[in-house]
Amino acid sequence: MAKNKRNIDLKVKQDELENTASRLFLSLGYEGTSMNRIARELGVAPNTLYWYYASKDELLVGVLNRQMSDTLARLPTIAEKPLKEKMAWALREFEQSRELVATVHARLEQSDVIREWHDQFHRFVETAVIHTLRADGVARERAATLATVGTFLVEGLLSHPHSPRQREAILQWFADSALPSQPPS
Amino acid sequence: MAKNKRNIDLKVKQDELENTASRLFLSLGYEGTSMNRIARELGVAPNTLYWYYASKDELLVGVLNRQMSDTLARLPTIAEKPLKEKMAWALREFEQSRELVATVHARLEQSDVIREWHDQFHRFVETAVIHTLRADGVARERAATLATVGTFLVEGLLSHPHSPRQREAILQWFADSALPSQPPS
DNA sequence: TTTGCTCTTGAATGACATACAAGAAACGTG
DNA sequence: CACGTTTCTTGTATGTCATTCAAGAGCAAA
Repeated sequence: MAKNKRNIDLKVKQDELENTASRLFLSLGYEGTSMNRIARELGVAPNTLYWYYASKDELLVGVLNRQMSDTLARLPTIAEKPLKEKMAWALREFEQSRELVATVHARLEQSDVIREWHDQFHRFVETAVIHTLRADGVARERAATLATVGTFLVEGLLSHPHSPRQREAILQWFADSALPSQPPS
Repeated sequence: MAKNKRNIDLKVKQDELENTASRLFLSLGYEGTSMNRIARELGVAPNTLYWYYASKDELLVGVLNRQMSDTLARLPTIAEKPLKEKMAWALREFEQSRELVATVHARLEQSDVIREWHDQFHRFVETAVIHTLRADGVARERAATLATVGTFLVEGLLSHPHSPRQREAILQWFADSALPSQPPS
């Protein structure tokens, strides 16, 4: 009863799988989405997924990478904006994935694949943020510290409910403390 | 085959359950610890646990409350220390529970009991930190923002591996930015 | 002794991630 | 075109998990 073969190639099929998985992960959460459910949605047998991904965690990594590259594509949009707006943008960017962020952190200790992805992700973000800060004239050591702090603030805001006023206050305070000589945005 | 009755009362038994659960949660993680395993360790049938707790999440809440009250008992120790040391203390205090912190965040959306505990926890911490800051002469609005930021930094440090130098740098930077007029500790 | 409460249990249930081996379709080579 | 190999898909099974249910055992009060 196997159907399509070489006419659709691997990448295209993975795209399809990851799109569906992504949609379900975002709406039902990672734990709330069973492999069975994803397969049903796709009209395939549950174990078919295991031909493409060794585990549910690997599928999650695929979904995360897809979202990362989407976000990266939108990055140039805010390249020239001030720090505060960059952080607000990142926050908006990851807001839909809020639940997945928590899932990644929770699975760090249980899944090597997830931990590797997470570490790589942080190295990447940290490097990028440090570059930005240094371009604004921040010293190397200080830039590294600020990059970590900025990341923690974004993650904190992502995982805790808060009002727009709180968000605004936190970002403003951070921007002021990080770049005291910067003109207001 | 039922054994002990009125001679040991509810609280004592719950103490025993939570002690064992706590030890296992901390060493194997929440997901890594099955109800079966906890029961085996206690020498009881798995479903016995459900007489004391409606669900695994409620057992986790019991464990969290226990740890919280332990921590609260140690709180006076650092009441008079400067901000930076208070944060370092909190960090040390929660370090063993690192994995549980991540678990709580991941289960927020799936478990009402956990969400309620989490919200209450944050309200409590926030209130306490704001009080401390206000005693140091920080204005109300600013104190609220700083309390949230401080919390996010502690949570960030808890859930991400880092060197002692990084920790020191982050805490120092935060303390300096939060209380610019404070004498060095 | 009977009734009822508190606690414990054995045995199930249904969901889940995943493993295994067999089969169908397409391909590459003769 | 024939045929073995590779790529994909499936039915079926496994073991683990949280949780449920109904039946008790021990104890206390009536």
